[in-house]
Amino acid sequence: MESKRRTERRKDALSKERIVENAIAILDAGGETALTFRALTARLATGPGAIYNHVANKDELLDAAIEAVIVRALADIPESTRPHGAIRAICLGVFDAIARHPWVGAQLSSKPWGAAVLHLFEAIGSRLAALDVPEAAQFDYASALLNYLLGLAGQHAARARLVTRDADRTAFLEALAAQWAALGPENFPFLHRQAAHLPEHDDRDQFLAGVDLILAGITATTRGPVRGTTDSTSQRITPFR
Amino acid sequence: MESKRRTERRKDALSKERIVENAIAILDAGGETALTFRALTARLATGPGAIYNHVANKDELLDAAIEAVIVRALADIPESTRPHGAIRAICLGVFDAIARHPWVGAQLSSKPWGAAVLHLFEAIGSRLAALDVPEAAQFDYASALLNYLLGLAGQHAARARLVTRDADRTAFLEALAAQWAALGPENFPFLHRQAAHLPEHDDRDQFLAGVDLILAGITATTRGPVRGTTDSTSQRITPFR
DNA sequence: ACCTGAACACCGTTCAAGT
DNA sequence: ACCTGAACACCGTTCAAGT
Repeated sequence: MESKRRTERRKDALSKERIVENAIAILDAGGETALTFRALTARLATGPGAIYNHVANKDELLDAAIEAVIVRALADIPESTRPHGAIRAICLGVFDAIARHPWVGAQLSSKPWGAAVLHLFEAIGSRLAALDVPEAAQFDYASALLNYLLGLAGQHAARARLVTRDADRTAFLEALAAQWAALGPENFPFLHRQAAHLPEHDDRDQFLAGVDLILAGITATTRGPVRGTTDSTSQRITPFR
Repeated sequence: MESKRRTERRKDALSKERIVENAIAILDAGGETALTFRALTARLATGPGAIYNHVANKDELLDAAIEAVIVRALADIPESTRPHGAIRAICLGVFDAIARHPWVGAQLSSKPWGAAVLHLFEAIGSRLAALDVPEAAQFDYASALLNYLLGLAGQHAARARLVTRDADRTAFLEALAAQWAALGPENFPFLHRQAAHLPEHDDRDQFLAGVDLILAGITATTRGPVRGTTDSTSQRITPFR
């Protein structure tokens, strides 16, 4: 746990860790498109070939970068929290991490078998196991939560790709709302109606509403027999959260 | 009176529609990476510059391709179906469309403001409006369903990126299961335990389970605080309640 | 007005040559 | 063993020149 400070290494030393950290810095500063081997080698004052001594290719580099961010986000979740609260905390932690590093969203949703998603799946699934969710359903439910998370992650990443500054966010939403409003109520009644709510809505609240919705579905379906369940020994969940 | 052999139609005239259809064919045959302007111009027997007379850039081309696929998928949904069944049908329609065109998944999840997602959002949202969902919550709930859909879409696309043939799918899942099993039960108890279920699970069933879970959450929360009385989570819709 | 294709400015990756 | 950087095989996009 405790890392003792060692003497500062020379800056010249190239290591996977240092490469990954610099990659993260580039991604944070300039977004997904900013990370090129040329930008990375310029920052590290070396040649492109040097990177390949520590990392197999760009894919592995991105995997390592995203895993570092996600592991850090999950580390903040207190172990003691009850399942429902823990799942909320995990989802929120990932949401906030993506808000800080939008490029993570794109990688998360486009590489769902990577190490980062593994950590997420485990974190969510183990909390579901602590609920009364039957084992056969744990996989499906964890997958539902995870996919919701990945979908939103991709959405954030996509928006960040064309909206860099925070000030542009409301401008973007207003432009989108105008586009929706212009769609015409006969073909797009729902979007036309919801256009007004678009600029005022809070991303974080909406995200949490979705998490709670799925959690509500989980408690609703695990509690009573879903349909034709003959298991008479199904336990009840405490009605209070 | 037009003679049918009035003009000797040299080659098919280049048009945005024809470009898009050929792009879809290339994408279906070779996946996302196969669509290049060089491959497209070779197929159309023209130069790369000719494409730009009908399409602004590759992004617009992909947008048009994905919209064509999604609109076709949504066209199969009967208008008369009741809300719950319609939402299930929409989600399944998109799922099957992605199964046929895996590249659609990547585009859907990485361009969530595009025309295709607009159609999806409208289709889902308008059905929610037909339920008892209050207007303020319609946006959140439609967004939850949509994000779940996008998350799974990205997952399918990612898998298709490295598993082209259908026979390789089980091999991929078995390799992934072996990887999970090897993770060690002390650090990854959930994944270690679930590894056995991974190869046998059916993607479509699991997808539908997630949709039903969210729908269950919707009925549970719109009906008031979670109680044990909800029962309409399956494909059967009870005519009265 | 539409098409052609060479050319441009990138990109990830490789590899012989250095230390 | 690790680093260097020119070179390679791509890519999307442009544009002067054709029809």
